[in-house]
Amino acid sequence: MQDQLKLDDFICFAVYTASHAFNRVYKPLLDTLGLTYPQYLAMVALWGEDGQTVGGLGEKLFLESSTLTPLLKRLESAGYIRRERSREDERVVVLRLTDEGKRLKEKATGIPGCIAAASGRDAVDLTRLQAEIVALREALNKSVA
Amino acid sequence: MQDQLKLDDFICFAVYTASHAFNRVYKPLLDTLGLTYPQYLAMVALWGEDGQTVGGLGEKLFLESSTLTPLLKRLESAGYIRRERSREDERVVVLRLTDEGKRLKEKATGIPGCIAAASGRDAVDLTRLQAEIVALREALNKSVA
DNA sequence: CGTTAAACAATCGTGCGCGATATAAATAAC
DNA sequence: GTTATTTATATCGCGCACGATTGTTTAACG
Repeated sequence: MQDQLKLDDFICFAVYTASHAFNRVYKPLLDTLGLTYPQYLAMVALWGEDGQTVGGLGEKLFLESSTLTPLLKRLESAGYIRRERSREDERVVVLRLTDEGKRLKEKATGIPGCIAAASGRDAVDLTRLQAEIVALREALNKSVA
Repeated sequence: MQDQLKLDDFICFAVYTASHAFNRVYKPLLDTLGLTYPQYLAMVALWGEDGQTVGGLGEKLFLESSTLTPLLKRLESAGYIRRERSREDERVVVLRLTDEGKRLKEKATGIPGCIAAASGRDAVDLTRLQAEIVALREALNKSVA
């Protein structure tokens, strides 16, 4: 197995660099909304279901509270969400879209199409590849659990 | 096309979360070497070719000097590399493995196997998927160029 | 030559991302 | 009913990652 340490053969490196590549495609699009990529993901999750908790959002995004809390504070000070402590359970913080946060969804409708176009593949092919990468993620997550 | 904003259908989200998942698998392995994942990538590149420049390494890793310079300084203060300004061209910094840095390669030989095992796929399948993700990365990089 | 342009690395500021720890509330144990 | 444990979020420190800027060196060119 000679010198097996070739960076270009590492699937982790492919994923790592592809992730950065996505970020670079997204950046100019998201700049017009005043969002970073992780902030955009949080907004997408909230557009899908308003009133989620910090913990619930973290489970969806695979992020810790130490990452989300400051990110959500920035979204709050940008005026897109409110962070309200739940009355029933004072430990829980509920995230609610402001009117401006809801309006932002309309401005973001074109983005997925731009990304799909930049990927240079048809929708069917993207869906298949997406499912394969999710399966890879699940296998990796299972191995550390 | 109803409500097309579903996080789980975003290939970028799959890649983003898979990248984090890899990091979580790598962490305990790399902790024994005293390396972070990006530092490990830099060392792999240098194990493959010693004496690279900062700019050359950045091209391979798709990283800017603003990311690499502090990372390389940490590798230097860990005793794994030396950073030497080239005599022929004083603008260039050449990276050279120390003896300890070369020795680290042996301690890292088992890692790729561990990662492959954690991915839950055979080598052929991983190679195919890896190539697909690289193709995706190239398409994305081309679209921003 | 000398002036201008380009190349290269470093620095600075902002925003993740995580582990470890803290704090406070809710629940369980006794 | 007091104590212990668990749960939910927040704080802190470290290390990326990038864009913008700076400073130095080299190359280009009239």
